[in-house]
Amino acid sequence: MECAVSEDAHDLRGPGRDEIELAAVMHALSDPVRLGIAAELRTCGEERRCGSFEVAVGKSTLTHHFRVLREAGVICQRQDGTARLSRLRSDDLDARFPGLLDAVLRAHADSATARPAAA
Amino acid sequence: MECAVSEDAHDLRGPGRDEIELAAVMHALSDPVRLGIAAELRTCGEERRCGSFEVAVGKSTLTHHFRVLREAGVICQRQDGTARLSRLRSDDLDARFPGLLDAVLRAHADSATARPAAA
DNA sequence: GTCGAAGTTCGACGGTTACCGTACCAAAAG
DNA sequence: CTTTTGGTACGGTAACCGTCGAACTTCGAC
Repeated sequence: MECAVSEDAHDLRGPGRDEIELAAVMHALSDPVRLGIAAELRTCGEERRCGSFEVAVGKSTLTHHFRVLREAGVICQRQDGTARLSRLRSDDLDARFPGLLDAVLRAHADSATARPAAA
Repeated sequence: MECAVSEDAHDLRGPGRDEIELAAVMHALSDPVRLGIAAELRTCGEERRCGSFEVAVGKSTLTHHFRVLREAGVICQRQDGTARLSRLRSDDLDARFPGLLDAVLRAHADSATARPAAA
Protein backbone atom coordinates (compact mmCIF):
# COMPACT_ATOMS: atom_id res chain seq x y z
CA MET A 1 0.00 0.00 0.00
CA GLU A 2 1.04 3.57 -0.50
CA CYS A 3 2.92 5.12 2.32
CA ALA A 4 2.58 8.84 2.50
CA VAL A 5 6.27 9.37 3.03
CA SER A 6 7.86 11.71 0.57
CA GLU A 7 11.16 9.91 0.40
CA ASP A 8 12.34 6.91 -1.51
CA ALA A 9 11.24 3.48 -0.44
CA HIS A 10 14.85 2.47 -0.05
CA ASP A 11 15.39 5.06 2.60
CA LEU A 12 16.25 3.32 5.80
CA ARG A 13 14.61 5.93 7.98
CA GLY A 14 11.03 5.10 7.16
CA PRO A 15 8.16 7.58 7.34
CA GLY A 16 8.43 10.81 9.27
CA ARG A 17 7.01 10.87 12.75
CA ASP A 18 3.78 12.53 11.66
CA GLU A 19 3.38 10.21 8.71
CA ILE A 20 3.14 7.07 10.80
CA GLU A 21 -0.27 5.50 10.34
CA LEU A 22 -2.05 3.56 13.02
CA ALA A 23 -3.40 0.86 10.75
CA ALA A 24 0.07 0.26 9.33
CA VAL A 25 1.59 -0.06 12.79
CA MET A 26 -1.17 -2.40 13.90
CA HIS A 27 -0.72 -4.51 10.82
CA ALA A 28 3.04 -4.59 11.23
CA LEU A 29 2.65 -5.80 14.79
CA SER A 30 -0.04 -8.36 14.01
CA ASP A 31 2.47 -10.88 12.74
CA PRO A 32 4.13 -13.15 15.32
CA VAL A 33 7.54 -12.88 13.68
CA ARG A 34 7.47 -9.09 13.57
CA LEU A 35 6.02 -8.88 17.05
CA GLY A 36 8.93 -10.99 18.25
CA ILE A 37 11.43 -8.79 16.49
CA ALA A 38 9.94 -5.67 18.05
CA ALA A 39 9.97 -7.32 21.46
CA GLU A 40 13.60 -8.40 21.16
CA LEU A 41 14.46 -4.93 19.97
CA ARG A 42 12.82 -3.41 23.01
CA THR A 43 14.46 -5.67 25.57
CA CYS A 44 17.93 -5.00 24.24
CA GLY A 45 17.13 -1.30 23.93
CA GLU A 46 19.80 -0.86 21.33
CA GLU A 47 20.53 -1.37 17.70
CA ARG A 48 20.75 -4.89 16.52
CA ARG A 49 21.95 -6.82 13.51
CA CYS A 50 19.32 -8.37 11.26
CA GLY A 51 20.77 -11.84 11.56
CA SER A 52 20.84 -11.78 15.34
CA PHE A 53 17.14 -12.46 15.83
CA GLU A 54 15.70 -15.79 16.82
CA VAL A 55 13.19 -16.35 14.09
CA ALA A 56 12.14 -19.45 12.24
CA VAL A 57 12.12 -18.01 8.73
CA GLY A 58 14.61 -17.73 5.91
CA LYS A 59 16.81 -14.76 5.22
CA SER A 60 14.76 -13.26 2.43
CA THR A 61 11.60 -13.53 4.48
CA LEU A 62 13.35 -11.75 7.30
CA THR A 63 14.30 -8.94 4.94
CA HIS A 64 10.63 -8.66 4.02
CA HIS A 65 9.55 -8.42 7.66
CA PHE A 66 12.13 -5.75 8.36
CA ARG A 67 10.85 -3.73 5.45
CA VAL A 68 7.26 -3.96 6.70
CA LEU A 69 8.35 -2.81 10.14
CA ARG A 70 10.45 -0.02 8.71
CA GLU A 71 7.82 1.28 6.28
CA ALA A 72 5.22 1.24 9.04
CA GLY A 73 7.54 3.37 11.17
CA VAL A 74 8.04 0.80 13.89
CA ILE A 75 11.78 0.56 13.36
CA CYS A 76 14.46 2.43 11.53
CA GLN A 77 17.63 0.97 10.09
CA ARG A 78 21.17 2.01 9.44
CA GLN A 79 23.91 0.50 7.36
CA ASP A 80 27.15 -0.33 9.09
CA GLY A 81 29.55 -2.10 6.80
CA THR A 82 27.92 -5.32 5.76
CA ALA A 83 25.59 -5.25 8.74
CA ARG A 84 22.22 -3.53 8.82
CA LEU A 85 21.34 -2.29 12.25
CA SER A 86 17.74 -1.94 13.37
CA ARG A 87 16.41 0.18 16.17
CA LEU A 88 12.94 0.54 17.63
CA ARG A 89 11.43 3.99 17.08
CA SER A 90 10.04 4.08 20.59
CA ASP A 91 10.20 7.85 20.90
CA ASP A 92 8.41 8.58 17.62
CA LEU A 93 5.81 5.92 18.23
CA ASP A 94 5.20 7.17 21.71
CA ALA A 95 4.89 10.74 20.54
CA ARG A 96 2.35 9.83 17.90
CA PHE A 97 0.44 7.06 19.69
CA PRO A 98 1.08 7.44 23.40
CA GLY A 99 1.20 4.18 25.29
CA LEU A 100 0.48 2.04 22.27
CA LEU A 101 3.86 0.40 21.76
CA ASP A 102 4.22 -0.12 25.45
CA ALA A 103 0.83 -1.79 25.79
CA VAL A 104 1.44 -4.04 22.80
CA LEU A 105 4.89 -5.16 23.85
CA ARG A 106 3.83 -5.67 27.44
CA ALA A 107 0.91 -7.75 26.22
CA HIS A 108 3.29 -9.76 24.08
CA ALA A 109 5.68 -10.31 26.94
CA ASP A 110 2.82 -11.45 29.15
CA SER A 111 1.45 -13.91 26.60
CA ALA A 112 4.96 -15.18 26.02
CA THR A 113 5.45 -16.01 29.68
CA ALA A 114 1.92 -17.36 30.04
CA ARG A 115 2.36 -19.77 27.15
CA PRO A 116 6.09 -20.29 26.57
CA ALA A 117 5.83 -22.71 23.65
CA ALA A 118 2.22 -22.25 22.64
CA ALA A 119 1.27 -25.47 20.90
CA MET B 1 -8.03 -20.42 11.27
CA GLU B 2 -8.46 -22.50 14.38
CA CYS B 3 -9.56 -20.65 17.42
CA ALA B 4 -8.70 -22.42 20.61
CA VAL B 5 -12.14 -21.90 22.05
CA SER B 6 -13.91 -25.11 22.94
CA GLU B 7 -17.28 -24.01 21.67
CA ASP B 8 -18.76 -23.89 18.24
CA ALA B 9 -17.61 -21.25 15.81
CA HIS B 10 -21.18 -20.04 15.56
CA ASP B 11 -21.20 -19.12 19.19
CA LEU B 12 -21.69 -15.42 19.51
CA ARG B 13 -19.59 -15.15 22.64
CA GLY B 14 -16.24 -15.63 21.00
CA PRO B 15 -13.19 -17.02 22.77
CA GLY B 16 -12.95 -17.17 26.53
CA ARG B 17 -11.05 -14.42 28.25
CA ASP B 18 -7.89 -16.47 28.58
CA GLU B 19 -8.10 -17.70 25.02
CA ILE B 20 -7.81 -14.26 23.48
CA GLU B 21 -4.63 -14.04 21.43
CA LEU B 22 -2.66 -10.87 20.96
CA ALA B 23 -1.88 -11.42 17.29
CA ALA B 24 -5.57 -11.98 16.56
CA VAL B 25 -6.56 -8.80 18.37
CA MET B 26 -3.87 -6.83 16.59
CA HIS B 27 -4.95 -8.19 13.26
CA ALA B 28 -8.60 -7.50 13.98
CA LEU B 29 -7.78 -3.89 14.80
CA SER B 30 -5.46 -3.34 11.87
CA ASP B 31 -8.32 -2.80 9.44
CA PRO B 32 -9.80 0.72 9.19
CA VAL B 33 -13.38 -0.54 9.02
CA ARG B 34 -13.00 -2.73 12.10
CA LEU B 35 -11.08 -0.05 13.93
CA GLY B 36 -13.96 2.30 13.24
CA ILE B 37 -16.47 -0.21 14.50
CA ALA B 38 -14.55 -0.72 17.72
CA ALA B 39 -14.24 3.02 18.17
CA GLU B 40 -17.96 3.62 17.65
CA LEU B 41 -18.68 0.79 20.02
CA ARG B 42 -16.53 2.35 22.67
CA THR B 43 -17.97 5.84 22.43
CA CYS B 44 -21.52 4.61 22.75
CA GLY B 45 -20.48 2.24 25.53
CA GLU B 46 -23.47 0.04 24.88
CA GLU B 47 -24.73 -2.66 22.60
CA ARG B 48 -25.40 -1.69 19.06
CA ARG B 49 -27.15 -3.07 16.03
CA CYS B 50 -24.95 -4.24 13.15
CA GLY B 51 -26.67 -2.00 10.66
CA SER B 52 -26.22 1.11 12.74
CA PHE B 53 -22.56 1.65 11.92
CA GLU B 54 -21.32 4.22 9.49
CA VAL B 55 -19.25 2.10 7.21
CA ALA B 56 -18.79 2.17 3.48
CA VAL B 57 -19.07 -1.55 2.82
CA GLY B 58 -21.85 -3.93 1.90
CA LYS B 59 -23.81 -6.06 4.31
CA SER B 60 -21.96 -9.29 3.72
CA THR B 61 -18.62 -7.55 4.16
CA LEU B 62 -19.86 -6.12 7.40
CA THR B 63 -20.84 -9.58 8.57
CA HIS B 64 -17.30 -10.71 7.81
CA HIS B 65 -15.76 -7.87 9.80
CA PHE B 66 -17.99 -8.58 12.77
CA ARG B 67 -16.95 -12.21 12.71
CA VAL B 68 -13.27 -11.29 12.69
CA LEU B 69 -13.80 -8.97 15.64
CA ARG B 70 -15.84 -11.56 17.50
CA GLU B 71 -13.48 -14.48 16.90
CA ALA B 72 -10.55 -12.34 17.98
CA GLY B 73 -12.37 -11.58 21.22
CA VAL B 74 -12.70 -7.86 20.61
CA ILE B 75 -16.49 -7.90 20.65
CA CYS B 76 -19.23 -10.28 21.60
CA GLN B 77 -22.65 -10.47 20.05
CA ARG B 78 -26.17 -11.37 21.02
CA GLN B 79 -29.25 -12.09 19.01
CA ASP B 80 -32.33 -9.99 19.67
CA GLY B 81 -35.12 -10.81 17.27
CA THR B 82 -33.83 -10.09 13.81
CA ALA B 83 -31.21 -7.73 15.14
CA ARG B 84 -27.72 -8.77 16.20
CA LEU B 85 -26.31 -6.64 18.97
CA SER B 86 -22.57 -6.14 19.40
CA ARG B 87 -20.71 -5.05 22.48
CA LEU B 88 -17.06 -4.27 23.07
CA ARG B 89 -15.34 -6.71 25.44
CA SER B 90 -13.47 -3.93 27.19
CA ASP B 91 -13.27 -5.71 30.52
CA ASP B 92 -11.93 -8.98 29.13
CA LEU B 93 -9.48 -7.21 26.86
CA ASP B 94 -8.28 -5.02 29.66
CA ALA B 95 -7.85 -7.98 31.98
CA ARG B 96 -5.81 -9.88 29.43
CA PHE B 97 -3.90 -7.02 27.80
CA PRO B 98 -3.96 -4.08 30.19
CA GLY B 99 -4.06 -0.72 28.49
CA LEU B 100 -3.97 -2.13 24.98
CA LEU B 101 -7.49 -1.40 23.83
CA ASP B 102 -7.35 1.99 25.41
CA ALA B 103 -4.09 2.92 23.69
CA VAL B 104 -5.30 1.70 20.32
CA LEU B 105 -8.65 3.47 20.44
CA ARG B 106 -7.12 6.64 21.77
CA ALA B 107 -4.60 6.54 18.95
CA HIS B 108 -7.41 6.04 16.50
CA ALA B 109 -9.41 8.90 17.91
CA ASP B 110 -6.36 11.15 17.69
CA SER B 111 -5.62 10.25 14.08
CA ALA B 112 -9.29 10.73 13.28
CA THR B 113 -9.33 14.27 14.60
CA ALA B 114 -5.95 15.03 13.06
CA ARG B 115 -7.15 13.96 9.62
CA PRO B 116 -10.96 14.13 9.63
CA ALA B 117 -11.64 12.82 6.12
CA ALA B 118 -8.33 11.25 5.23
CA ALA B 119 -8.35 11.19 1.44
C1' DG C 1 -50.17 -16.28 5.15
C1' DT C 2 -47.44 -12.61 2.99
C1' DC C 3 -44.25 -9.17 2.82
C1' DG C 4 -40.27 -6.57 4.19
C1' DA C 5 -36.25 -5.86 7.05
C1' DA C 6 -31.95 -7.55 9.31
C1' DG C 7 -28.27 -10.52 8.79
C1' DT C 8 -25.96 -14.75 7.34
C1' DT C 9 -24.05 -18.00 4.06
C1' DC C 10 -21.98 -19.12 -0.17
C1' DG C 11 -19.12 -18.57 -4.12
C1' DA C 12 -16.28 -15.76 -6.60
C1' DC C 13 -12.71 -12.33 -7.75
C1' DG C 14 -8.61 -9.30 -7.39
C1' DG C 15 -5.06 -7.78 -4.56
C1' DT C 16 -1.84 -8.67 -0.90
C1' DT C 17 0.95 -11.42 2.07
C1' DA C 18 4.29 -14.72 3.81
C1' DC C 19 7.21 -17.78 2.40
C1' DC C 20 10.93 -19.94 -0.28
C1' DG C 21 15.28 -20.58 -3.22
C1' DT C 22 18.42 -18.62 -6.13
C1' DA C 23 21.09 -15.11 -7.70
C1' DC C 24 23.33 -11.10 -6.59
C1' DC C 25 26.15 -7.33 -4.20
C1' DA C 26 29.25 -5.17 -0.87
C1' DA C 27 32.42 -5.37 2.79
C1' DA C 28 35.66 -7.84 5.50
C1' DA C 29 38.96 -11.70 6.13
C1' DG C 30 42.44 -14.78 4.24
C1' DC D 1 42.50 -11.72 -5.58
C1' DT D 2 39.56 -15.16 -3.58
C1' DT D 3 36.46 -16.57 -0.17
C1' DT D 4 33.30 -15.95 3.33
C1' DT D 5 29.76 -13.33 5.51
C1' DG D 6 25.55 -10.35 5.95
C1' DG D 7 22.04 -9.02 3.60
C1' DT D 8 19.06 -7.49 -0.58
C1' DA D 9 16.50 -8.23 -5.08
C1' DC D 10 13.94 -11.10 -7.93
C1' DG D 11 10.80 -14.21 -9.33
C1' DG D 12 7.31 -17.57 -8.04
C1' DT D 13 3.73 -19.99 -5.26
C1' DA D 14 0.12 -20.86 -2.12
C1' DA D 15 -2.72 -18.96 1.12
C1' DC D 16 -5.27 -15.22 2.89
C1' DC D 17 -8.00 -10.92 2.96
C1' DG D 18 -11.45 -7.51 1.83
C1' DT D 19 -14.93 -6.93 -1.17
C1' DC D 20 -19.08 -7.94 -3.65
C1' DG D 21 -23.75 -9.95 -5.22
C1' DA D 22 -27.16 -13.32 -4.95
C1' DA D 23 -29.66 -16.61 -2.42
C1' DC D 24 -31.32 -17.93 1.97
C1' DT D 25 -33.23 -17.59 6.89
C1' DT D 26 -35.68 -15.62 10.50
C1' DC D 27 -38.26 -12.49 12.83
C1' DG D 28 -41.78 -8.94 13.05
C1' DA D 29 -45.54 -6.38 10.90
C1' DC D 30 -49.52 -6.28 8.21
